[in-house]
Amino acid sequence: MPMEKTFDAAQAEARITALWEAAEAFRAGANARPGAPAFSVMIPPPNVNGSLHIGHAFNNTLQDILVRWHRMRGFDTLWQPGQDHAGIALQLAVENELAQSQIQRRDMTRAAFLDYAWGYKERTADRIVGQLKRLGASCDWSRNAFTMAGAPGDTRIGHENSPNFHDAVIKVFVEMYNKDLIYRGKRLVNWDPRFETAISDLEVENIEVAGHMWHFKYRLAGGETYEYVERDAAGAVNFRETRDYISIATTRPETMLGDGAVAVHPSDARYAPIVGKFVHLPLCDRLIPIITDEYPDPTFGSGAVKITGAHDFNDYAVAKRNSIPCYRLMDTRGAMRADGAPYEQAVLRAREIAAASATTEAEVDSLNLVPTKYRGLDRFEARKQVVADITAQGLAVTVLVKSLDPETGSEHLTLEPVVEAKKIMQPFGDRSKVVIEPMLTDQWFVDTAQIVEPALEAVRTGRTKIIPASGEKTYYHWLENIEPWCISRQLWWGHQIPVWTAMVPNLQGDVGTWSVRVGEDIPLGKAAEFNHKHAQDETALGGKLTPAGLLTMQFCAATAEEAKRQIENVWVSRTGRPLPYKLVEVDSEPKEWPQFLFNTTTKGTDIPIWRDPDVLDTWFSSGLWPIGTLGWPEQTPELQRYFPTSVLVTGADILFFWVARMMMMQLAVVNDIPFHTVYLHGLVRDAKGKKMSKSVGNVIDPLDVIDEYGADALRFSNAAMASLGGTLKLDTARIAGYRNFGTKLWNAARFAEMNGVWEGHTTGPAPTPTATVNKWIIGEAAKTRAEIDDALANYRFDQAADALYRFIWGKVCDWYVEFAKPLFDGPDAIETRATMAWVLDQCLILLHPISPFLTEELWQTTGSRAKLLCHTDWPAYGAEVIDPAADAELTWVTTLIDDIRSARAQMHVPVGLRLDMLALDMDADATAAWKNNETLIKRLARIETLTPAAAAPKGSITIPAPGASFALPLAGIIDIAAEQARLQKTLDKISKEINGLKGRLNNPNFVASAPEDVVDEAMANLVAREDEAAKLETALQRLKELA
RNA sequence: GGGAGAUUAGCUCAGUGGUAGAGCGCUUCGUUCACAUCGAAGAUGUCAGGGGUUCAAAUCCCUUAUCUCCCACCA
Repeated sequence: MPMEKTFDAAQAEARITALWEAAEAFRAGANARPGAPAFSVMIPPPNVNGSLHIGHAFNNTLQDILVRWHRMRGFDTLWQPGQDHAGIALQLAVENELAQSQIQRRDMTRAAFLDYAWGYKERTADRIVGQLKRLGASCDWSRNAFTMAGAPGDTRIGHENSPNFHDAVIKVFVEMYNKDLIYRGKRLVNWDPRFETAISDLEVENIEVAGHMWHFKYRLAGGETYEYVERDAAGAVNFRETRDYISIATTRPETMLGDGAVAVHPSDARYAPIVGKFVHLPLCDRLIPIITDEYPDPTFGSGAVKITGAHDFNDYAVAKRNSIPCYRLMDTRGAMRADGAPYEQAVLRAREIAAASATTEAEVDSLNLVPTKYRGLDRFEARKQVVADITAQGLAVTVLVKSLDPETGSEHLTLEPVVEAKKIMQPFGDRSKVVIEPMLTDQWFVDTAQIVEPALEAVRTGRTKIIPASGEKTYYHWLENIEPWCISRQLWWGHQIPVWTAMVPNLQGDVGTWSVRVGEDIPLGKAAEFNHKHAQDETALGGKLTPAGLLTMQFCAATAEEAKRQIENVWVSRTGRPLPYKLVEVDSEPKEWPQFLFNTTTKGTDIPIWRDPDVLDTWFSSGLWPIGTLGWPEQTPELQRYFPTSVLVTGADILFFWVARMMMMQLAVVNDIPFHTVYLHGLVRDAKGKKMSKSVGNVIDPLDVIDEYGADALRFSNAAMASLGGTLKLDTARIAGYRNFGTKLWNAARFAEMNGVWEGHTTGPAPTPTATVNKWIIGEAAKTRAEIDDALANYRFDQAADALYRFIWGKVCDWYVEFAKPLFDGPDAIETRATMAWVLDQCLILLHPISPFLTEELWQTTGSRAKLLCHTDWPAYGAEVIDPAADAELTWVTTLIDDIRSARAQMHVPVGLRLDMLALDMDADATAAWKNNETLIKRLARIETLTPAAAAPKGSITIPAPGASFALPLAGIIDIAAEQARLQKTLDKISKEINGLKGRLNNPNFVASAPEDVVDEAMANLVAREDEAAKLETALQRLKELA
């Protein structure tokens, strides 16, 4: 069956994929040489909240190229696939899907929601795997992993080779907890009011938006006044005024309700008279102190800053330094609090606290100081109200505005607050796109400062290399300034934090803090924090427990059973007797406490313990991807074989999110680097450089591209675009071009088929032909192989693609196939067939890592093959098969053909017209080169005969060549003026070159300073150019005589 | 505010010291047996501006301009 004119990608891809799968061609270690070194790559696990986009196609193409290249080279290769559970992103996707059926997550039980989410995950994970297979990704699919595999609800537990990722994550949490690398604390965190969860710093996008700044007057208590004096740089007074207020600026007026103080810089003379005094907090019936702190910038605004510790990161730090209470104003949805005691009561208590300072953090947090009228309002609504109310009280800096009453037509004056339009950086949730609220909450943190150093050291010493090197600077900068990592999320989808809380009766009447540390007798964890609830009297607020008080104790353990054991152990170690209660796990913190807990004599009642409802940041688990996918904590053979991994190929955008955290966590957990090399690539943009997004509608679906152009074309484009650094603009015109490239190779194979090249062909070593053309193309293949290896070793996928393009299209198709045509009819026919078969095999082998489908298809159909192409040995031939004489001769031949063609085209000689050519002058080398290749030259340059001649006849054009000079008699055909112009143009170009070369060679400094080979090259060039120029001048002279 | 990067042909980009390249697009010609998803030929650049180092600069240094990205707490 003869080959089609084009490669049918759609049907071939399916067939080839099935072929590979049937052969289990991508299993870990497939095609490995005995004793071969390992080459392992962890896929950056795609999120299961959607489908793959073009960036994934790019990323995975690069990985596949490396993996296929190594597999063919006989490395023990593993490409580990898998998916990420994508915490917030998946929960959002599931909630959106449920919303279409009018179902809210809050109306479901956690278990029911998770059940639904697992089903959703199954669908998307299957889709993602299908997409990767369409792309040709040669992952070991039998090992497909998932960052939540093995977690409760997983329906695929026990899948072949699929590691229990959940257990690994939990184990790491417990171990890090026991090493004090993880702690719980009430901190100001980034709170997402849309998802009602904390998020990490990295999940916050700071975006500049148009904002406003208001100015308020906080009046001094007791009607006091002071002299407000401003001075210029020289110290001269340029403003003086008696004031009864301090001026405060804010971009978030609603937070003033939670102010705890006003801060000024200690050196700020303007406010020195009033430091330590109090001001009335507008709208709030409270007095707050004026304090000093280094934070306020005296040169900015009024120099005075309101301190709202619970809603601003800077203010929080100031508040902590100065023991200013942080009053939380908002609920989890970003609305003004409506909980707790009535405002009047809360504000009374706040005054007491301000006077006596006797309180606890817990009490301050429970105090709702939002005045009644603002309670329950959304934060943005509250902002408007606060501004309006302060303005009404005359406490806003205002301006008189003249306005027209639309009904009466009369003018009137109104007092409007001065609102400065101001660009402000506002924090947004990267998933929710809503404004992030700093919120004081209890969260779990990784104490990154403790584990960052080895991660820095590994890159500094080069144990792990980041490519391109600019990524290292970014890496250092972030890690050297690392903040604690908030890892708890108030979500349902994820690894639930393995910490249980029990309310333990304080039988012994212990007072103060008894926190239980890890001890000899408590090997599985520790009681972390000590807390108190339901205190019976006020004294408890001072941190003392009454005998009837309760201890809320937290136990970190891999399972509830282990947590119970720990509780019992602690009890025994504290009391010397067994726990008289039965511990029973309940779903959530009980709303009401069993009375027995207050009656210390009751025995035999159940004590409820419950698990922390929060889940871990998705990056905590993906941070363990390298070891988790290999079966850690089991010492699996794969772990020993493939870890540390060879290279991580990923987008520069997740350097912090993922790469840095994997470095820290692998080093912290198994004390080894996760990978030897990190290759960071840019983001894929559309043809105009715009970010692809669904709302803009410029998203390119990789499957659409594959359907239209084939996976190979997309892959080749990806490789060709992958130069180091920058963003990548993807243009479908370019993909089409590379599809054509595939067709070109396809047709070369088709040509070979038509000429019997494949008959009886088997894979074999390079033939040793006698014909120069055949020697030459073998040498070209060897050069190409070296270029590709060199390029891929340096992650220069673009250079590898370029080398292939130039070899296959520029050398094999443009020249070698054409040269072979006449040879098939001559004495060298047999060796030419053998050489062509071999050369085309090399094209397939060398191109396979980039374009696997078309090459495997041709491989299967062109000869009898012992192995799949994807397992065929990568060639090692080099300089030994390059014949310099053949190389020089073919260069001469191709240059001559080019020159003749060029001259003919410019003289408008009809393409089909065969010309008689005259040899005016030929040295020995040129004569030999001509004789060897006469048929080829005549055929490709359309020359009928070559006759020696003493001089060019009238009406001929001249073709100079190294060691020779030819003439094409074209009397009656050529236009003398045109020929003159042609020659003159060439001569001008050469003269310019000669001038340059002479300029350099005549400069004694050049000859003295430049390297010898550069000087030699320049001299050789000069000789050659002058020779050429002389010939051109002779020809021009002759034309002048004619004219 | 700090950091990184970019600026080369109409477009998208290679090119890190030896006198500028590719693909696409454009112009002209071409259906003879591998390929019109093709072939042959051609045009196109003060390598952002200025200064410096060097025998020699797109390439190294300084500077200016413009753009992009990352990080950051100016109320």
